[in-house]
Amino acid sequence: MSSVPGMQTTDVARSDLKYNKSQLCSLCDVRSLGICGALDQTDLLQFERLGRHVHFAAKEALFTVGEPAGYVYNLTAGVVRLYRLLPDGRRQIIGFALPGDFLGTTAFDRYGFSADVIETVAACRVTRDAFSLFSESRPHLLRRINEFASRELMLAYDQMLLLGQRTAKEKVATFLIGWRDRLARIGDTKKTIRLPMSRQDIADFLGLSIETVSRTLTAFEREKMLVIVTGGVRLLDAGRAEALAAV
Amino acid sequence: MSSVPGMQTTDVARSDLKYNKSQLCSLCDVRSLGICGALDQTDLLQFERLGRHVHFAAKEALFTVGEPAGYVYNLTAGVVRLYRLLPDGRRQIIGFALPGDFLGTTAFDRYGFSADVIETVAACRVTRDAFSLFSESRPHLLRRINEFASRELMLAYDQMLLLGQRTAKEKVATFLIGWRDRLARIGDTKKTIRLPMSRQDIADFLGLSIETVSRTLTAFEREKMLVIVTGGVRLLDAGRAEALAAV
DNA sequence: CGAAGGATTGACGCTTCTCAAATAGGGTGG
DNA sequence: CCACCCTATTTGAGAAGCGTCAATCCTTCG
Repeated sequence: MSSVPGMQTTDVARSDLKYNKSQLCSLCDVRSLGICGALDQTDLLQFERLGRHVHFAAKEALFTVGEPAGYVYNLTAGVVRLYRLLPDGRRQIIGFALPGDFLGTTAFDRYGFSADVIETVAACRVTRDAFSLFSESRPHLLRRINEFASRELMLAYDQMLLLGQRTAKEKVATFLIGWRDRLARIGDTKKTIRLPMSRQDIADFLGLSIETVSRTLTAFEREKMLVIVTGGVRLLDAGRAEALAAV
Repeated sequence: MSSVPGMQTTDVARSDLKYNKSQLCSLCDVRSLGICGALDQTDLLQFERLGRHVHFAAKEALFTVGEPAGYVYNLTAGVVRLYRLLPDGRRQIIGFALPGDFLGTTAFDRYGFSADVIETVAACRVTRDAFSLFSESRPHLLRRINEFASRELMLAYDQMLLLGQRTAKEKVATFLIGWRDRLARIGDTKKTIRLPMSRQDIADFLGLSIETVSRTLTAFEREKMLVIVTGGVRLLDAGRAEALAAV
């Protein structure tokens, strides 16, 4: 295991997600996934000096909506929930962040949503000012940032379609398939889909009540579409789930 | 009125929204609202030669999801609905575009949603290639594009919060307030809120059925919050609507 | 003036929510 | 290692909000 000081190796290892063992960008496992994939060897060395590796335990906040956006984060391990609240406490989770995801980029000077930790996080943190300065002169990087923003927008539109039009069963199935595919993209291709977030998180992501999420999952289990295991589900009939999730 | 050839002046004038009377960017009414607000006098002259003024009648499509993204459009008059469909025809409207809005910008080579006309449209159309080339060397413009993308993302998050968490009454009230404020920003500050889109459009925007939208509006009318007039509503108790819409 | 499409209203039903209780799981201290 | 506690999850019963189906009304436009 890594001996990086301050790195909570046991937690992170248990999470079974990739992370940056070395603190060196050139050896970063998630580099190709993230925005840093647009950097060449020279840029990488310079970028390394801008960032600091930081860690957050479960439930800690990376940042909160409305507060001055001082940093951008490049996630290298863990899971983060991104959300907004209504004044009376109703919560809409707008997404879950995984290694390779870039958080806090905005054209404005305040964060547009809150972010807190579901599963122990390691991240490469850069001040927004330094990051702006660094990226300004690198069209390659700017283009990649743009691509990431476009992708986020497309994901947001997908989610609007889901929230506005889909039934509870479709919502849950769509969530499972989407989450499975995201895990696969970061290298987690096991047959059982890990679900580090709580049922309440899933409910707030899908615009359902926690009871409906639970009932829908047990219904899927009765129908032999999946089995619920601790910490996740195992898909038995991926085809049926994909059909329910069809765009 | 203008005598620009091909300009459907009567339709556009009836719409009561601002538009580009002159075909000259320097005289464009919505320039300050749109992306072009980032251009100085010199740039403007060059930009003028890239664009072509085009018009679309109601129900015409500007573009369709998935098709190669050949153009970007800078709306100068009219109203456009932006949407995605599920295979079985369920539709989610992801937004309405007004003069000053920029459509078709994406980091990818295909449109991420469909766009068709609610109310006769005039737009400044530029090929994506020409636009990319033009913007590449203008950091000012790039930054503004970035700001617009960020704003769109924030709007998408607002809408996710609305779709996932709000009740029918809150949805309709939030829509009315948001639409009123957008009309105000383009100079339409009359007391009655024009609603050029159909009830079905509103329903598909809010994730409701058309009947629920209709019932909710009549409920608001019974409660003396507004009066329904042809082509819009007139707010009697804006405070109450704003309270229902509170973020 | 009549036809056609959009909007409203009513009756009814179903999906989903709410409230409440039971169960399971994970962590802690003895 | 086990018992206990705390929290998350599941399950049930009942209610309600919203959707569906269908009829009527209104507006627009030929």
